[in-house]
Amino acid sequence: MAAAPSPGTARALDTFVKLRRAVNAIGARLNPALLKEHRLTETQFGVLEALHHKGPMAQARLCEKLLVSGSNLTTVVDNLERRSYVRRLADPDDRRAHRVELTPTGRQIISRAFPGHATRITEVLRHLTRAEQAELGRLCRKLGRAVAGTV
Amino acid sequence: MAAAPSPGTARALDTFVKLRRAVNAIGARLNPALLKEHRLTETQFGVLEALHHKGPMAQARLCEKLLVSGSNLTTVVDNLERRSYVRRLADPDDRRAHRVELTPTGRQIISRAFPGHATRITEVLRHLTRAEQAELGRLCRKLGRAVAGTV
DNA sequence: TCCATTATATTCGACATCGAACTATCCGAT
DNA sequence: ATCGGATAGTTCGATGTCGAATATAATGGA
Repeated sequence: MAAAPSPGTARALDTFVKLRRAVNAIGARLNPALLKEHRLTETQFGVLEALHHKGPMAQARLCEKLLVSGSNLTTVVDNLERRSYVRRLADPDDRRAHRVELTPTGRQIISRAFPGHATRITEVLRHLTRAEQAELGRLCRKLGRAVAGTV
Repeated sequence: MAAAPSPGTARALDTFVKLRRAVNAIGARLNPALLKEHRLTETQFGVLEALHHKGPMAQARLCEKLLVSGSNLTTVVDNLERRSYVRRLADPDDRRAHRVELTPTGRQIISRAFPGHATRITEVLRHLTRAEQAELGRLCRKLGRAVAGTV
């Protein structure tokens, strides 16, 4: 027989399961719409959105923002570049780096996709009150920072 | 010019970003350990864990529990079966269905992998107090149910 | 200057993931 | 009894995702 988990462990597991399921459920709501309406995956959207709001940046910067691996980002940027939504430019200050920037087409795509996405997120979060949203945000921020800080 | 987002939208977006980042950060902590120590992905672990705690079940049941698509589950069970961690058995009551069950090897694997995983989750969640964990769980549960309920 | 280390990006192989199309089966209504 | 719709799984193609290995370039110290 395995030892009975401590109360602290049971509580942590329970919390984690609920956190996971909530995010999965929201993703299951958001992502199909993004795919159907704009043929964009979640990560593709994330890249375009980051470039749209922060301007051109090196792939390593995008990796940090989106919390994905470098090899993954290479693939995603490849696919976006194939559709001419983004361009890779040599970085004059660092010959290792490629700066990624939106093309006019890419700018158009993200400008059209963003409002609907934001609306859907708002609809989902409307199930919580303002205060609840604020508290959820605070707890997630605290958790995220603690985890990232311990790496 | 795009219209300025309403305060409600800005709040929802902010909350959602924090939620996403927290889950990603935790996954980045948990999954590499699972992969290195037991050569298991998150979903493989989820399947083994579900079978371990609930006993054999049809793939459709696993899909519901793990919130993944049927085609995805077919792939994951294929990979687990190839390593002889699980078996597919014909369901005598429904000839369409396959019941999935752990092999002795699979039972051994999940028995060994579970404690470490639980410990890591506990360590992560320790950054929140009991009351905060309870509140986070409550909010996620509320959110998850609301979203799933609207499908 | 030269070298070890670090950082940026790519390639490769394995696996996850989805939706669409498909087969087989079940089940309820006629 | 049967027929139409729902359900269980699989297959396929596209994409995401990671880690390991690789190539190149920057950087700091001997």
